[in-house]
Order: sequence, then structure tokens, then C-alpha cells
Amino acid sequence: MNSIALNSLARLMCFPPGKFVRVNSFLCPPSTRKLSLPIFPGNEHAIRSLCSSPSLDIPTLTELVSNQHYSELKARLRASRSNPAAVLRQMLDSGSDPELTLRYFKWSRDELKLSHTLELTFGLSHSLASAKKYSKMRSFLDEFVRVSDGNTVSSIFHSISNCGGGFCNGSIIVDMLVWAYAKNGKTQLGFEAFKRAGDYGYKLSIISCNPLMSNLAKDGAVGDLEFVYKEMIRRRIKINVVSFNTVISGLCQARKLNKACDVVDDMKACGVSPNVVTYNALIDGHCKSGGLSRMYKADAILKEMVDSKICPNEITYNILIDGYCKDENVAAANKVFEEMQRQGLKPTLVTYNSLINGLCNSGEISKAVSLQDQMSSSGLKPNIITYNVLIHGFGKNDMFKEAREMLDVIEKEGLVPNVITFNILVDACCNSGKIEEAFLIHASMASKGVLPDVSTYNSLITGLCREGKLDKAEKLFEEMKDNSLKPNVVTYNILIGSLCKKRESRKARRLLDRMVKIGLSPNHVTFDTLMDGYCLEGNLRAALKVRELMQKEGLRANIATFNVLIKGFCKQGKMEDANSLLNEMLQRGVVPNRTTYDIIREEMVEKGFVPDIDGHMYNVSG
DNA sequence: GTAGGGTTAG
Repeated sequence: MNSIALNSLARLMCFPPGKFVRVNSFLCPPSTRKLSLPIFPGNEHAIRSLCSSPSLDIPTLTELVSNQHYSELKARLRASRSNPAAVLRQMLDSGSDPELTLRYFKWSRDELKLSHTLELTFGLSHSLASAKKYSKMRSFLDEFVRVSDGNTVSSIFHSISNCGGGFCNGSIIVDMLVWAYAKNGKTQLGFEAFKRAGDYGYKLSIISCNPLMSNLAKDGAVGDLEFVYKEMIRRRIKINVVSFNTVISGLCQARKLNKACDVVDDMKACGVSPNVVTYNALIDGHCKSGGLSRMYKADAILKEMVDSKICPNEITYNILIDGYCKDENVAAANKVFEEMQRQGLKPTLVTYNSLINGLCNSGEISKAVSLQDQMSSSGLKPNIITYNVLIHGFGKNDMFKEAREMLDVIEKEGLVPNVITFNILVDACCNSGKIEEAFLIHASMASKGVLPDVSTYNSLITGLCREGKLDKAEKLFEEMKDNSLKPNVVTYNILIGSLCKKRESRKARRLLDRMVKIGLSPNHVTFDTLMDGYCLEGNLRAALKVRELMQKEGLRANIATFNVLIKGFCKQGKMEDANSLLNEMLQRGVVPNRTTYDIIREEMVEKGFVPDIDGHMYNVSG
């Protein structure tokens, strides 16, 4: 009998902490982890007597678990008065097969409703890691992350580093832990664990870091994303093309194109070549950048891509087609559509959806419908997005009958209308003054298994406000809360706008204070709307005060802000002030748009000036 | 240990 076996025996007795067992005049605290009884003549007797007690020895225990004789295991545990948690500790210490220990862990947790300590959880993880049972370990930690809510990352790390097992295995455990957090959408915990791994010196891998960065990118947490990326480089974690692409796409989605380009330079410097995914992310970033020459730049990247011998794929073309459609250039989108097919690529469902959307938005409904036919005959089944796009198109073109009929088509095709489908319909009705019908659709939603969301209410409130039924709108605003829906910034903006139109800017201002109080951040539209309201009442001082407030919130005056203020000053005949605002915006690099000039021209014309062909003003009255 | 990146609707 060696010291491990002795250790096992003492543990199996499961004495409560603080009591000591007397074995041949040796006092041995049973809760000491590294307990070992010295073996010398006379000791064997005591050991034998321990073995013959009704307790559960390790071989019997592992055999019962191995054969899944759980009822007997339960009976034996009871008969021997063993503490099931201590038995688990014992299995770990005795070097039992970790898979059987894992089985016992789960059984005692589920059957005996035992909640095992972090120390045991990570002791088992270490044991699985030592036996290289990595897939078992992965699912074990995955499960742990899904069910454990109360544990802090700090206490988890404490257990991992303190429950024995090597440092290398610690790294693998932490890596899988971060991976599990990411996989289960617990991104913040994953991020915290990532940071703490650095403090402890545990080495992570792309297996956990890539999914973590992917989540951070999806959440729009670009600051944290950049932190992880830079830390990975600093900690010398080997980065691959997916890591770079994740960072690049995250930055592109956050409209940080310059930083995205820097990362492209980083990857080239690391000897990693950009691939089709890299280019797709960059092209999409430019398409959605909102800049005037965005499609020109997107096209330039496409050329660079081809020059680098990277072949554009379906997704590349889809991005470009959608980009041109959003740029209100369906003709260019069509050219890309044809080019795509010339290159031997088949248009996908996304291709058709984007093009149909482009056609609908440019009022070419019949072309959109025939493209949908073409799509169906090429063997592609429309999805709910296709139908939503068409319903939107019909609604915008006053084709309500067709829009409503689409609901039946959707169901006939075995598809399910979603909240967006209904919102499009409600919005279409509200925009054309069919407010009663909008409410009928709203009321029918629940029976179709779709619950209205904040957007549904925002459309209805807009509709009511437009008809001047502000009291009903406010009632609906209160009703939202009863349906556990929180009004958002848009809801407040609608109501603020409506109050402003009624020349109740002070009341609108109080609504702004209320939204701040409940933790909602006003956006540009909020401030611009309120400024517009004060301007309408001729209260330019109040309008300028709102601008100050906006700047305090970290929002800078943009083109919309300047247009509101310039209009306000023009209407009051304060052309000099309007002019200095125009100068200010130019100084700040805000480019005046058509609206800016229209506002000024309108005022000038009213004052008896006529514009010449170049837009210069000449006074004809004096 | 074997994971992870790019496109469409209000």
C-alpha cells in the first residue's frame, strides 16, 4: 500500500474538517490535500481495517461508474456515509481515469443535485488536460460556462491556478474557457478572462481569441477589439488570416476605414496575404462609408484585388450590387450583375434581393417583380427578405392591395412573416394616412405569433402625430411600457418633433430632459429637431443654447445642424448671422449641400434677389 | 486542443 492508496483511504472516510483520525498514533487531518501516511511495520493493520469498513473504495467506485450502476452507487454512498463531494476529490487525487471522474461529476451534480466547487471543477479540468482528453474538456467547460452564473472571472482564475496541475494545462483550460465564453455569447466575461490571462501569464491561442474578436466586432465594441488585437501581438500569440480579417471587418463596420487599412499593412508586414474575405470587408466598408466618392473607391479596391490575382466571388459582387443600389444607381448595379454572370458566377438569393430592393426603391416595381420571376425560374426560392422588399416597394408606390396580398403568398410558400414584414405594412399605412388600417394590422400581429416591437409603435406614433393626434400618440407611448417595450431615442425624437411643430418647444425640451433621466442618449436628430422647434418660434437664443448642450454631449454640429440654424436665422431676416454660420461650417470642413443653398436662395428670392445661372445673387429691386 | 473572417429587408 503506497502513499496514494493511503491518501485515498483517508479521503474515503470523509471526515468532517477539523476532526482527526487516529491511525496507529499518527494524527492525520483528513482534509489535507497532500496527506500521506508513512508506511512502517504496524501500520498495515490500521490500513486493512480502513479497507474493510463499509466505505467505498476507489476500484469499486470506478467500476460502478464505469458500468453506470448508479442506483448501487447511490446505495453504497449512503451506506458508507461518504460525502459525495469528498469522493470526487478522492477520485481526482487517486489518479482515477478522468473520464470516469467526469462521469461521476456529472452524475452527482444532476442526480444528487450537488453543486461542485470551482476547485473541483478545475481540478477535474486539469485532470482531463493531463490525460489529453481535449474534446471532453471542451464540452465540459462549455457546459460550465452555460450554467455557472454567479462565479466571477477572478475566482475562476484563482481556482485554475491553485488547484494543482501544470501551468501548460492551465493555459489550455483558460483558452477553452475564453472560447466557451465567446461561443455562448458571454463576450464581456470572455474579454475579462482574456485580460486576466495576460496577468497570470497564461498563453492563449487563436482558437479562443478569434471567436472573442468576432463577438466584439459584432457588438460594435471596436475599442475592445483593437485592444485584443494589439495584446495578441504583444503576447506573441500567433495570428492568422482570420484574425486579421476579423479586425479589419470590425473596423470597417465601425466606419474606421483608415485604421482598417493600417491593419492590412500590418498583415502584409507579417507575411500574411490579404484574401478574398479581406477585400470583401474593405469593399463593403467603402460602400457603406457614406462618402461622396464611396463607390469610386470601392471600385478602386476591386481593381487592386484583381491586380493582386485575388478572384472576386459571389459575395464581392453582391456587396457591389447592393452598394450601387443604395447609391441609387441601379444601372451600375445591373452592369455588375451582368459582369458577375460573364465571370461564370451564378447570382445568389442575396444578389436578387439586393437588386429587387434597388429596383423597388427607384420606383421600378414592374422590373422588380419580373426579376423575382426570373429568380424563381432559375431555381432560387424567394425568402422572407425578398417578400419584405417587395411589400415595401408596393407600399411606397401606393399598391396596398398588392402589399396585403403578399402576406397570403408568403404563407402559401410555407414561409412565416416576421416582425419586419408587419412593420413595413404598418409603416406604409401610416405614411399614407391609413391610420385605422395600420392599427388593424398592429392588432392582428399577436394572432400571427408576432409581437409588435418598438419600431411598430414608432410607426404608429408617427402616423398619429402627423394627423395632429398628439394626445393619442402620447397614450400609445404610455401603452408601450405596459407591453414591456422601452421607448427608444427614435420614439422620443418623434414626440419631440411633433411638439415642436405645435410650437410647444418648451414641452419638447422637458421630454429631452426626461429621456436623459431614464438613461437614453439623445442623438443628432434629437438636438436638431429641438433647435428647429425653437427657430420656428423665433427663439434663436434658445436654439443656440441647445447647440451648446449638444456639444457638451460630445456631438459636433453637422450639415443638418447648420442647415437648421441657417434656416432659422434666414427666416428672422438675420442674413449676416446666417452668413457667418455658413462661414463657420466651411471652416469646420462641413460641406454645404443642396438644402443649404436652397434655404439661402429662397430667402434671397423673397428679398427680391434673383439668382443667375451660376447661383450668384443679384439685387434687382434696388 | 481545431476554432474563426466577408453580402440582403423596416
